[in-house]
Amino acid sequence: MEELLCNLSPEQREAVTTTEGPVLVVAGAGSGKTRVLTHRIAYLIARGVPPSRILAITFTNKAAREMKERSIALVGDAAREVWISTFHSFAARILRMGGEAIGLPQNFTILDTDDVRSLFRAILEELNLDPKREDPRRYAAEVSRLKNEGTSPEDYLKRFDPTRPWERLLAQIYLRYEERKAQTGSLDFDDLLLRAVELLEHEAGSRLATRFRYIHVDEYQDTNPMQYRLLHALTREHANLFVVGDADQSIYAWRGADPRIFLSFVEDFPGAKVITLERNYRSTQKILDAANALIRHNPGRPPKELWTENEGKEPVRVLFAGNQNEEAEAVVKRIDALTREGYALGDIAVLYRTNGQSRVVEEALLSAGIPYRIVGGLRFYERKEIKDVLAYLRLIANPVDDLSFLRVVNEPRRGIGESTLARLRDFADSMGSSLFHAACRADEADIPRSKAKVLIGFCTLLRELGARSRELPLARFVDEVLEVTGYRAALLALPEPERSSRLENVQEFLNMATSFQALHPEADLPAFLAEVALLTDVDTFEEAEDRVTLLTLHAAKGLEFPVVFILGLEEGLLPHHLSVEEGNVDEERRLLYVGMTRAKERLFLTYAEYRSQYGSPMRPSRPSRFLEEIPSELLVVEDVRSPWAREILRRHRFSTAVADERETAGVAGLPSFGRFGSSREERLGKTGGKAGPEDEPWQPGDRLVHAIFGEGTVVQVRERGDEIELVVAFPHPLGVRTLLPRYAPIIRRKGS
DNA sequence: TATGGGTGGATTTTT
DNA sequence: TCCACCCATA
Repeated sequence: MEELLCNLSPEQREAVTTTEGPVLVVAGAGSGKTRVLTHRIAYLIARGVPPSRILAITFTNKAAREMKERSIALVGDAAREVWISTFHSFAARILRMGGEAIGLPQNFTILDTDDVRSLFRAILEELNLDPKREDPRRYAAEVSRLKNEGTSPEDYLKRFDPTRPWERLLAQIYLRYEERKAQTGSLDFDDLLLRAVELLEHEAGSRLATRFRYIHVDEYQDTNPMQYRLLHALTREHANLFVVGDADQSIYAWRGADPRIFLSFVEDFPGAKVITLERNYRSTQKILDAANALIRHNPGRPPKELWTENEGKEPVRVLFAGNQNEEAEAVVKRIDALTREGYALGDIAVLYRTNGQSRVVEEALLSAGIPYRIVGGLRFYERKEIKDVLAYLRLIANPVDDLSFLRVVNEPRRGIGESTLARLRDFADSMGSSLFHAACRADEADIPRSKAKVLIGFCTLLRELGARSRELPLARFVDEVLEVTGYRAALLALPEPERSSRLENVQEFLNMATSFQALHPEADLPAFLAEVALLTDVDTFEEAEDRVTLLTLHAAKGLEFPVVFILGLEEGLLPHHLSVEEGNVDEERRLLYVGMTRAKERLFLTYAEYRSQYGSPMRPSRPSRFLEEIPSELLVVEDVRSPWAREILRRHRFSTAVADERETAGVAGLPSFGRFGSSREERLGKTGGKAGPEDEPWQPGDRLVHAIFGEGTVVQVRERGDEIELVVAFPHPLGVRTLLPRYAPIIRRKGS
């Protein structure tokens, strides 16, 4: 026991040993909260608490896995019996155990975001609405909001305002959506929580509901109201609720996390003990100073200052690039230098606000031959081939899952097209059965004989597979599905780039099945499917590989890296303009704070003077307000702009103070960029090829330099309305581009 | 019913 | 720039 506690700080120790009653640990970034959680679990077990009565909720499956491993390392195999999972996995698990009590099938399908979208789409079509004009996602979001605030379709039907057509429609759609899910035995993410609460309330006092005597929640600041209700349902008979969180790291308000839940813990759970951890064991003081300075700008937060004894040598650096390509190149150059200093590629992370920003970085890394891996973007299970395989498995486990049926009935091609499916749909409706069962009796339907034969064949095939699923080990079974359905053969027939990549992904899926089985030997197909449905990309991320990691700021939560680059510190990007419009700048600030506090030794922030979103047009941007909020003496600015970019900048009359005075450093120079794009008129008036002493009309043959493309020759001058367009030839591989001299970042070459 | 090309459209963050 | 979806065509 002493051994367990001896390398904890006094505050950590107190958190670990306060086992009874509600406890709130306000844990700053890097203050060892995972350590506290694992030690507490170990401590409880050492004190004789049965592991199966301990529950720990984490934010990601990966965090759960890590916590489990670390607990096992501390107390041995007993920790295997502890329940450690995310809210959603926990909910799925208890629903599979006891869902019958509230009328759920044991083999329910879990719908992911994509499934939900297509379901809403289908409903809109049924109601003869154009899914193009009525964005299905909007309804999905709205319905999700209603569900999270606990409004059932029936509630809403009573409550909505019938004079508002939109609400009327929403009520109708919501109802239908719930019906369709009930019919197809499926649950969406919200349902998992909702139904779990229902189950626990229904079964109040039962073994399930009273099973957990010690409950832990990590990242409590990102808890949403339904998760909160779930916690209440679990703590009816005791208040041993131990939560860890940091209001400064709350970055999921947009997804329904309610910051008040965190802030009012002490009132919600009377007698709660509050322990604050401010000592940081991760970053250098230089990094913490910058992060502290930034977050101090958030109003209404309880003051908290991270500190460490690790002073650190390297300052936080700001790389100031001409455009996003230069930004990416500067990052790659740094990475190269860092590896020569002895850093491994796996030590380095590149963080950004939006997934789209990864592309330029990828290209730069690729051409420098530096291996990388992307977390997020297209998640593993969102890939087509994985979804296909999953749909087969889901349909086998749950034949009434029409969505999965539709996905695979003609994948690979079986000649079942739109019109056959419409007839099948009618037939199913007339019998009130699922598509699958209708397909099994397709010969009785108004369907051409040849098609009916195919459908019945498909049905027989899946039934046989259903029987096999109970005989074969999981991975072998998945393999058989691929074989028997002809899916693998179809992949093999694909043209080359797709062929190998898809086969690789399918192979990876098989590996996942194998390792899942090794971990849970008793698990059946539904258990595996539940696991996979709740897996995210971060969960499959392994540090072991020596590659640079690319990920969004959101995905970086809970991770740490010796070296961190954060890209695009520009107004409109970080803070993102949509958040600014909604008045959520504080959350963006927290997002950056989270990113900065991931860094252990080195932190780079980058800013590009011009950025193009989706190819066209290059737009100037202002440095993020966040850069100005960090005192200049805490930052060293380095100008990494190309000579072109600098020259253009000078022409555009923007200060080059930063460039010339980088020895004295500081962001002091940056605010002078404030007028950059500050008003449209100003930009139009003062920038572009029209202004300047050589304000003569453009002519073919003129030479110019473009901030991104470099030197080019004007081949044609066109007028379009009152706008002048230049057709400019750039060297291979850029080719001919059309530019608007009024906006394009170009300058004319002398002597043209 | 399958395929290809063209078009229009959209791009924050994700359990 | 890329992607999803639509439509015309085989």
